[in-house]
Amino acid sequence: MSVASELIRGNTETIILAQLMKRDGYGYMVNKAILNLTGGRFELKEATLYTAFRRLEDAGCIVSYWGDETTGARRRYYSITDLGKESYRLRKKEWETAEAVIDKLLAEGEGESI
Amino acid sequence: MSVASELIRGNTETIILAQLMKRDGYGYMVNKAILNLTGGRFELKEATLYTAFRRLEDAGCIVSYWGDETTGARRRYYSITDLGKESYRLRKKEWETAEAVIDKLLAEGEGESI
DNA sequence: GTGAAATACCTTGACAGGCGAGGTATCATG
DNA sequence: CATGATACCTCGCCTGTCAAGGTATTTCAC
Repeated sequence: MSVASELIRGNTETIILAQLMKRDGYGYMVNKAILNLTGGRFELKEATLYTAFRRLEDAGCIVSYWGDETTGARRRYYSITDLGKESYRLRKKEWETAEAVIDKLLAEGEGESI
Repeated sequence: MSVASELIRGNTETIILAQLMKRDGYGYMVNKAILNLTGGRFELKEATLYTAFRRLEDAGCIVSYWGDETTGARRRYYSITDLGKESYRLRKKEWETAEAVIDKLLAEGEGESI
């Protein structure tokens, strides 16, 4: 089953931050990494991706710099800041809380397993 | 930790359907049930609640009728339809898929546990 | 008896995030 | 030299959420 993007909403920035926790990255690469990790079930739309990068940079969670490619298209690399790392940990906790709450509420619909 | 409503987005209707799977209910009651189930960590805002009921009814997932209270404020009761039950099961599966995908993507930020 | 709080419903307009559609530019391959 | 992949960007629409406002009834303390 593919992923309803309505359900991803609010996690886009956290997903990007998670990628940048490992290493600096550029938009196209980050999106391909997401596509691979999810076995093709999910990828961010470009408009979503780039506006999310913009928001994260405006918030001071990431900083950007142009790569020095001598060949191929230019790449804007992003690096996560300390503030971004802190934000990632907080957002992840918030996600875990929301996840538990939703799991509990959706389980209400099951006849027996309450 | 309270629940970031941005992360609930897209699950509101499923949460309501889950409540109605058990028994008919009215808006105020459904919201109090949610509040109790989550230990006060989450409740729907009224505007969100009633617009969600409206959407569900327009979609044929629920039907409504006025209760015959002889005392107290009038109550509009909602009953889930067969279509609504089917929709609940589908939405729940979609949630589980999304949940697994997000869990995996957010785990990327952890240094070791990949 | 009267004022506050709880119950119970509803609507309007603004806001924010996601995304379709469009654009630019480079490079490899056939 | 055309196509597809890489790589970036922006504009305007859509949808779900919510603050703020409204109505009406009942209960309970004072």
